[in-house]
Amino acid sequence: MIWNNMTSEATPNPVCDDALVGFHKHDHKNCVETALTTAEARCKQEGLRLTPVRRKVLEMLLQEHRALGAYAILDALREEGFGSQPPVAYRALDFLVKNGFVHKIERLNAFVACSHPGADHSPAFMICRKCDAVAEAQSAPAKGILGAAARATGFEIERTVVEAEGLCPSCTEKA
Amino acid sequence: MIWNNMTSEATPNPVCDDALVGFHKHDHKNCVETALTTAEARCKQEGLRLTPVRRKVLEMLLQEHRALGAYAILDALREEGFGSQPPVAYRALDFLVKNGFVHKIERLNAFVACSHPGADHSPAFMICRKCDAVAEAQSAPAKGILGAAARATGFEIERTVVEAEGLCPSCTEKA
DNA sequence: GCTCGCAATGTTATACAATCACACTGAGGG
DNA sequence: CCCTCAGTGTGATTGTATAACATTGCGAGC
Repeated sequence: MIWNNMTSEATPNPVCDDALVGFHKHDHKNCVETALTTAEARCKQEGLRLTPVRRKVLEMLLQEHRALGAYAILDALREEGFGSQPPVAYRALDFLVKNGFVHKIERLNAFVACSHPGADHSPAFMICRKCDAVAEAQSAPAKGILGAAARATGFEIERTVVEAEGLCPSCTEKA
Repeated sequence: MIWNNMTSEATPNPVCDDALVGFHKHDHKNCVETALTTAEARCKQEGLRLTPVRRKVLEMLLQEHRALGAYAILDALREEGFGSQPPVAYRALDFLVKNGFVHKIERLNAFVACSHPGADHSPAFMICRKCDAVAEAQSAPAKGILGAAARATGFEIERTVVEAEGLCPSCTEKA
């Protein structure tokens, strides 16, 4: 039911290695811990401060393994005794997004933990319109027709949002 | 080919100023009227109802020639004597988006008139992070690496959001 | 004509998303 | 020791979007 990490050949080093996590069991606890440890190491290495709030938000997103809205995150922070006003969540999310630990899904106004942290990548997402599952893949939009258009006109691409909406395998079956 | 319009938020009263557009001069009044006529024709042909509210919203987006937020549109509707509550604007926008007259820019939570109405296309956008100008181009995301990932996992792509963020030529020069 | 059904509109209220402004704290660095 | 500054806590506000329900207007069919 939870179809949260639809990995594929196109996604080489995902946090949760098992394909189609939602369909099969996997050692989720372990995958969360690994990701957290990795994040801590990277922060230490790069002089970033993975403070309690930030760590908690990252942990939650890894744990849930799906896209969460800012206010869902905020609710959880409140229950953990952190500040309960929107800026608390947004500041943590800003940090995590800026440093590549988390991605924002523009289409859902929601956030999801990165599946290939550390890798320098421009992510693409597949979003199921029925169950809201989100899977991360890679993209190379600047190489296609869009890149050609940008070069032709002098537009400098810095970042791209690529989000595909459709039906996940699980929801396709049901239909 | 692609760079149909690069409009700028800095133009409160849009006259298709080619200093700002920079790439493509055109007769804006004429282009608005043509687009409206075309839209009306298409609606008639397909049995769609381009009602006064919907027509007004489309006209406004064509006129402004840039991305507008829902509430900016709502304000304008109010001044024209239409209903002034959010659903009025959102319903009209839903209709226009669903039928391809208008696109939503997810990154900006804003709406822009389609540059190639009628054409069956999956649009891509270039958004200047400095002046919020938006240009529409074509994309073919399902053909690249993302399409491969989708096929590999059984994901059925129905729609794609492709939005590039960066600097438009005009803002690049200034920097 | 009537009324049933249906699409569109109007309206109230509310949920969710994001930012502003300002105060406070606590860990370095001079 | 004091200062700075990043991070955090808090209240308030603005912007975006939808739920729920009442109303209107119009065509299909009796």
